[in-house]
Amino acid sequence: MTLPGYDAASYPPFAVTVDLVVLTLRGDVLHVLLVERGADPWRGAWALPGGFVRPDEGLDAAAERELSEETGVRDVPGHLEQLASYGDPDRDPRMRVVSVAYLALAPDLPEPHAGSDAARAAWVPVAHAQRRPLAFDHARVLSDGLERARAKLEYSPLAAAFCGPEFTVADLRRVYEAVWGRALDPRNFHRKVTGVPGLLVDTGRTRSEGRGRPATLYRLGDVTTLHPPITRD
Amino acid sequence: MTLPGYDAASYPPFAVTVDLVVLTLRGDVLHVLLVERGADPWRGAWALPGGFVRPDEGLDAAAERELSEETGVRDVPGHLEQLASYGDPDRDPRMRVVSVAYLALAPDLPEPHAGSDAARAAWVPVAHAQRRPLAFDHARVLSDGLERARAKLEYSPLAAAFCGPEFTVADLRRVYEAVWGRALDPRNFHRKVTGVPGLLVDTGRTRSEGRGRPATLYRLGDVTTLHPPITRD
DNA sequence: CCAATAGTGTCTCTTAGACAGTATACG
DNA sequence: CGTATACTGTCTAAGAGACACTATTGG
Repeated sequence: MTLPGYDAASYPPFAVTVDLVVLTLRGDVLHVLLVERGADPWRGAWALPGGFVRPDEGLDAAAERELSEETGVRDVPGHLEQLASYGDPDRDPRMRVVSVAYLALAPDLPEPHAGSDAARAAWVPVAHAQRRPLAFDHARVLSDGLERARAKLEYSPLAAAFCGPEFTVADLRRVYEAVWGRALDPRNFHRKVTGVPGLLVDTGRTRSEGRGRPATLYRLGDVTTLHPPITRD
Repeated sequence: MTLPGYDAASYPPFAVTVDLVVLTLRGDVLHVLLVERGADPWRGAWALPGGFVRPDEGLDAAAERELSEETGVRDVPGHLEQLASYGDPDRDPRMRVVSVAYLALAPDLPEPHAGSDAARAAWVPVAHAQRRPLAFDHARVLSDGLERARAKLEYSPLAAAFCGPEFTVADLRRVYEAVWGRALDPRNFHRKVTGVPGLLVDTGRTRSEGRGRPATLYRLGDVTTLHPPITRD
């Protein structure tokens, strides 16, 4: 970055926003949080939640704040990471906006309440969301977020972000199945996931789903990378 | 993104820049393009090249323009992709700056010439660059860029971006060795890389390095993902 | 008992790494 | 000839997918 004699007045200002791809699992179906826009442009269209970065706030902090505001949950559990930035000159007709998109993965959360600027907010099944026209370039952002999530399940312990602090192997498998959109062999999955050193910590307790043998409850270990990975192919 | 009644005057303006991690191979050693800052802040410190995004220019276009300007080469061959964005409120003491970092991989390029705003510009061995204090948060950006490059060599045909349009298997291997920082078995590498369907297109010609059997010259095929991958472990 | 889910064992196929061996150049 | 590099073959170990089998619950 060079910044020689930068004259702020010589450039029109940029607005910087954060947009969120918030994914969760509801009834074994992958959902994304969308808001219905209450103002132009794109009034009435569905959009990813987001908002302006405040003057004294870092990008990650802005994303955390928006996540909390839009879900209505303080200290949202799960995972939050930067996805990419989108800054086509004409992506917003009003002014030059650069949006820094974030990907959030969370366990099942309560129904969202619409914010001041949104007509509605709702958890929408991802397959459904991808068939709607979304505001701005949000269809692209959503695609990028989904692809990131799918890829990272292979080599990171991110699937656990969709679960509570304690979970069973079957819980984890349902996450993989929902995100990847295909069934996995429960037996091979069990062997693979329990075979990753450091991934799962046995709590010593079990949980019964009503029918069948109760499953061991695990907590997430402290690994950051899965060796060997859980592959998609 | 919500943008209710946005009053541009109610927020101080953000500046948006692109910063570049430009990697190349020079004599089998991985180098990064750095500039010596000619103005405060960080006058005299080394920094990643970059500059302001212009009002009517997209982020990718700004990165391409800066890459061309800073290397002194029109239509730089190789690969350019967005890396991440960095926007801590105090990363630049003069004003609020959000930097969108890009990763560029290029074949060996001529010595750069300092721009108007930089005292010097030079290709610096990566190991050396990582030991220097870099301006702003550029040490972090450089690390992130290197890690991205290392990871993407595993499953993408990106190594060819470091080579010319035609290259030998040994050329490719030297890229992997330089980026990963470790020696690879030439025989196993050869079998692996020629075994990826669609990756290499035999030109029918060979190139002799002076000693030893001449190597087959290949062009890059049209695959985007390596199946199976070239793993690091 | 049966049905359902949890978890283990076993087989086959593919791939990774080690490394012997062959091919073709230069001096 | 030797040496250096390109390329191929072969062995072994480990992981992936298919799927039989055992374990433990509720009804």
